[in-house]
Amino acid sequence: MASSLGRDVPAERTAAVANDLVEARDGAATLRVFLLQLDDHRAPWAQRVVDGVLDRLSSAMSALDDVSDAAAGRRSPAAGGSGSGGAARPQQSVSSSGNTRKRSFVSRRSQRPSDKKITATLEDGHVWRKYGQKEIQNSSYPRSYYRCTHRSDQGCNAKRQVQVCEADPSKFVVTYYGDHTCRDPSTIPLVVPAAGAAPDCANNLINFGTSGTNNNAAASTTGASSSQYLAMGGSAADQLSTSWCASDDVFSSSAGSFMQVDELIGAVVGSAGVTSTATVGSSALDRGGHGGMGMAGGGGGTASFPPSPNGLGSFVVGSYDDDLFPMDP
DNA sequence: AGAATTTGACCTAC
DNA sequence: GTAGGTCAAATTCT
Repeated sequence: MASSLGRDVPAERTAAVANDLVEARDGAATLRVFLLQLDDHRAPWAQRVVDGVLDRLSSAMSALDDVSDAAAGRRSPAAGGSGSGGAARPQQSVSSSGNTRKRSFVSRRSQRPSDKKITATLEDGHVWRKYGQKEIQNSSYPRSYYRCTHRSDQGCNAKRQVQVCEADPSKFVVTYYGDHTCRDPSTIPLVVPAAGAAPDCANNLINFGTSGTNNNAAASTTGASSSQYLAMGGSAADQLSTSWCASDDVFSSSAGSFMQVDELIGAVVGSAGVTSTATVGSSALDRGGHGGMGMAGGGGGTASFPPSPNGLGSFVVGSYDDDLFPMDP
């Protein structure tokens, strides 16, 4: 039902825009919190700019609300952070025929997505391994199946499905299943405690990735539980993807909604006296437009992380010291 | 050589 | 019966 392409598209776009707005707003809010802690004479000005951004975003959202109210009616059921509650029971069925392949199937469709979002980039700070691709009914694009690279060595059960957005083929619809239980030193937000930095500030960090190549916003739900993390792509607008993890939520979005925030970031960066950037734990970019939708490195442009030492609770900075900066100037 | 992707087959939920 | 999700051998890439 409702496969009417022509009419659903606007609704999807609306949802996508709404999604972007929410992300932008939350990002600005996060940024504001950060600014409040900045000890810089330009901070008040920056805060005012952020307030303005928030203002506009709010009004845009309420305006959009009317539209979406009329147009759609349902939202993705996932949203409510359903804890990790009763994961689908692993109803295992051994292939009775069992001569060649023996498999243990985990229940499939009953699994509830833990998060779903539309994003312009597949980068999310985690390393994924693709394990399947499937043509989907009523969809012009195949769906790719990824699982966390650390499934084998750490038993991480996080998965995600990626599909090109019907409404906007330049974006992807990414659906996440399960939580990351892995600890990857390269995907954990880099914290470089400033000499004598207040512990407070250690929970807030900002990392400006270089343009266009990698935006590694670590969103490890285990590693960055309550800290606020903000990672910004560099200058290339196309590739700029912004992700932040505040508490339990991870957002990411494309450049479009962030231009003002981006300018603001520039101001903040300036005030912090930062010029160089560093991104650790790279991931390959999408390899070939649509068909491939590759990411997670691999055959093409590999980005594999070494098996993380067990119990690595802190962050390895090593030689990246020069390229990182403490939050608090 | 090792690691990641591709792809057809297998299996289950609906 | 069909569509969707997963497995694993084959292939590709560094």
